[in-house]
Amino acid sequence: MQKSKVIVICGPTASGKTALSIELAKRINGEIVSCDSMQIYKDMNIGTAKPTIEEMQGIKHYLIGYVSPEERYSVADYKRDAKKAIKEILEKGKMPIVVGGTGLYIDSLIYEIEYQDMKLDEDYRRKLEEEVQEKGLEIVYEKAKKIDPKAIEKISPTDKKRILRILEIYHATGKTKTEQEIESRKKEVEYDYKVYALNWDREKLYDRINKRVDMMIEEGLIQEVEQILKKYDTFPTAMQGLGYKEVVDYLNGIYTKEEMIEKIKMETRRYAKRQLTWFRKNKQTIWLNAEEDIQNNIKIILEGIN
RNA sequence: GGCUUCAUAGCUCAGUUGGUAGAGCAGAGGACUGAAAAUCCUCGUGUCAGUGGUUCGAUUCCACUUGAAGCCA
Repeated sequence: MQKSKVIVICGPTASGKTALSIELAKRINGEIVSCDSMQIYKDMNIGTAKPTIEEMQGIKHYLIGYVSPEERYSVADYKRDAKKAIKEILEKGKMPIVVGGTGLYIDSLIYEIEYQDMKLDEDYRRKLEEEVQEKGLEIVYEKAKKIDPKAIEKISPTDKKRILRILEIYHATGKTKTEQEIESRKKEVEYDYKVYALNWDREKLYDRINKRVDMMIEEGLIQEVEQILKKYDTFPTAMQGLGYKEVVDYLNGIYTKEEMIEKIKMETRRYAKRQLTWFRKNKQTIWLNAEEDIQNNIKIILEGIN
């Protein structure tokens, strides 16, 4: 049986994914599955550049604003939720369009990476953090090296997050990260994903990013952050969002307003660069020139799926 | 107008007791399997302001020119 097609539109931040995907959805009777690690959160609208109701033009969007900023959310959750959304759309006889800039999340779908059930052990993570504090990262690195020498080859001795992750996986499952990754790739990919990526001339993209940050400030990003801080207490992942942590620092007097704005622009430009690095890795990806007319790019996509 | 100080990488600056130079930031490239808008790695040739002089050799010393800052009139 032939696999159902799923369109994926990725690209760096501010590349015009939203506008393209909505036009495309209108054209082919599609619905959109967001693939964005920050747009999943409630009440984080301006800073994550969530499409507004008007922008959506009646096109149904999944996986936007449905998780509390107080919750922990991960790629495993995303994979589960996105697969469910895609299935739902296909059952309606519509075309699923996955749209977003979170490369890790996209890969979980297009490579059908399987995450087995495993709850994050907060206490264990805290214990590891303390150990790093007391004994230093090198000791913990050596420990991880003993457990999974293969995985550690790819990890820098300074990359704390990934070193701790090796230990966490072993602690939770009794398996090494290497074993886990082999198992995660066993399942056949369920759908026929057609991946498109948008790109701009670098300078033009940076210009768009700078302008968009100015606009976010005008639209009330600072007030948005103030409200979030009032409404919620803890932010296990949400406050990693670009623009959010910088506004918090500004509110705490660490930056002036101008410094904060410049910082957000700079970090967003760097983020866009990292996204491009990620998307270049997939050789199946078809690159679209975002400077072209939207209809033109839609034409290219339609040719690709027929 | 006179005097003083400065002029080195895109920016801020270090430095060479005369043998053509190096940090931070910016920027570029890369990695990435449960925090990913996170986390981490790698990458520094530039008329050392211009012109002339001294010297085997000047970015370094000298003179002049240009520009900037400060002080005195």
